[in-house]
Amino acid sequence: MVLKSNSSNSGSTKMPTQDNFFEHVYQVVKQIPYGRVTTYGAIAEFLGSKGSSRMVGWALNSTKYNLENIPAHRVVNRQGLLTGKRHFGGNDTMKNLLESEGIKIEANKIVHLESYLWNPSEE
DNA sequence: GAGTTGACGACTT
DNA sequence: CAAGTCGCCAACT
Repeated sequence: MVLKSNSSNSGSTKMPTQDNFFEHVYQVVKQIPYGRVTTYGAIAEFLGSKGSSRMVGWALNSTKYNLENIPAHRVVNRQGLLTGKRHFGGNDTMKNLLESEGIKIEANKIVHLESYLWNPSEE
């Protein structure tokens, strides 16, 4: 799961103090300012796992299980494509949210992504 | 412990 | 220009 499977508790050895990776991603995403977006790659790089943007997407996936104020809709891929929209129910929820923030979307893609791009280090 | 999956990214065919 | 392939790294089965 994404949901914690019990059984596993290994008992020990490592208890995650708190899922670092995920928590880290959450915090970064939560800090994305209104009207701004960021990319998986940027976050991955910021986390130090540069190149493993997949992990970011993975972490984001848990986002919905965590239900928090995580604006996952502000995270898009390198092309500014709303790849994650399918995880929002397959509707245009994501697009709507972004547009309501003043971001222009065209063909499920952010227009002038560079203009909206936000750097985690700016946080 | 090994194999599959994944909201990506960049390169190659 | 579109589709396929490899690479990253961590979690899940």
